[in-house]
Amino acid sequence: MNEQEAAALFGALSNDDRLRVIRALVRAGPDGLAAGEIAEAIGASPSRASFHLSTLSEAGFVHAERQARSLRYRVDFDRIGALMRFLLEECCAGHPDLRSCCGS
Amino acid sequence: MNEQEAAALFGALSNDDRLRVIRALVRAGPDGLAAGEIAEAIGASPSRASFHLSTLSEAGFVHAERQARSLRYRVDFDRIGALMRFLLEECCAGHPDLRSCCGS
DNA sequence: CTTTCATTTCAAGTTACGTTGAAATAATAT
DNA sequence: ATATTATTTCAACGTAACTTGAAATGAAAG
Repeated sequence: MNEQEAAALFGALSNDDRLRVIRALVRAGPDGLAAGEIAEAIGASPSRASFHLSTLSEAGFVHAERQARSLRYRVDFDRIGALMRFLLEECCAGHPDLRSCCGS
Repeated sequence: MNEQEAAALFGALSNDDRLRVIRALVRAGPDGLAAGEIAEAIGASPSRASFHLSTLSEAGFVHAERQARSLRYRVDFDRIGALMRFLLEECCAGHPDLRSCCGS
């Protein structure tokens, strides 16, 4: 991961609707949620939710799988972890002040 | 910290020039760097660096202090840590997969 | 095969962000 | 006071992101 990729991933997180999407998917657990359920969970129109989901999906934070008529989305913790690790290790050189801050 | 504030902070990190600013300030240590030194470090014009610094400053990731003719900037690890903690604890409910990912 | 349901794509308008160079401010030295 | 250095602010432009509603796609049921 380089600065440019990390910047793009931070961009995918720079929207409160999308943060709520992640939160809803985390709460939902391994089964994930269908796109329509997500739209309802964050109080957005289907097309708006779809737009945010495609942004998150392109960033790799979520993945979709078709299940009958629905597209079921799941969160990818590895991808979020990779970004946090970049910020902590590459960007901040694993500085102790940040490690302790982050509860490590 | 709520979703809206966190989203704004992620927005401040969603630019590779600004990530390089943070990196340069981390490397510089407690003494920080003058705005002009930062501009040179990231290969940007003074006005462009100033623009990015004001974005980072507004987000609270850096702080400035005048020293003679120069404005000396320092990184705020607490602020970065607060954002990481939000992502880990609030947004992802302290999920074990993410904790381990992040080296805790 | 037609209808229905779930979701995405598209086009249009609005808003926000990034870049540039010139002008303005702030502090210091002569 | 004036000049010099460091930095920011401003205006203007181009580009990217967001929102909305309507149309299009994909899958399944009757």
